[in-house]
Amino acid sequence: MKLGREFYDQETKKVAQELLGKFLVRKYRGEIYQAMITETEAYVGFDDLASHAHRGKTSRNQIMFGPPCFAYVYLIYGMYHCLNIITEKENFPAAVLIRGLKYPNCDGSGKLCREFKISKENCNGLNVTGDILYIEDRGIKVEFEALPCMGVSYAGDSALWPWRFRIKNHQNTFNL
DNA sequence: TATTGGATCGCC
DNA sequence: GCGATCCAATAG
Repeated sequence: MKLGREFYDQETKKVAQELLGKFLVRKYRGEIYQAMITETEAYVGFDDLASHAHRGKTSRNQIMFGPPCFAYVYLIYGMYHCLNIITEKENFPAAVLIRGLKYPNCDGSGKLCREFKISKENCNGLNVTGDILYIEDRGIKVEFEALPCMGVSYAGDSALWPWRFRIKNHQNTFNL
């Protein structure tokens, strides 16, 4: 069953944990791509130095300040896109980054966007309770572990907060 | 207006 | 370890 807005309108770390074992579904040009989510990461509020939104609203991150269940997709390093789902209430910036899927070449946030044809141009601002990009609960229960964040050493203490979540014993690219 | 460096990845 | 490659966010 498709996850509705109320699922995303909860504390971000809880959403990040509960997304593990759910299925990301993407429809694009007559094809359907779907796979289980294996790794996520939470970005929450103004105190999280790793978050794009910690300094306040800008043209890029404004969607993080909007209501839950919308997609925030941005270009990183000039070549990859990253998919986030907005969580919590309007005007509080928070999101969950999808970092890994159980699918070929989807062990990484940039790689899964490439495989699932997700880009800033075609997915930023989409409602993820719609028919193009959404997440389903198919009744799979998983155990997870919490890990430090990745690629955000500039963020000081925030980089050490264990806000990254992964299905237990699942082998992804990043094995801390 | 100019400069810098990034929520990444793949190859050295 | 480092380059690719674009653009958002700062500084001037």
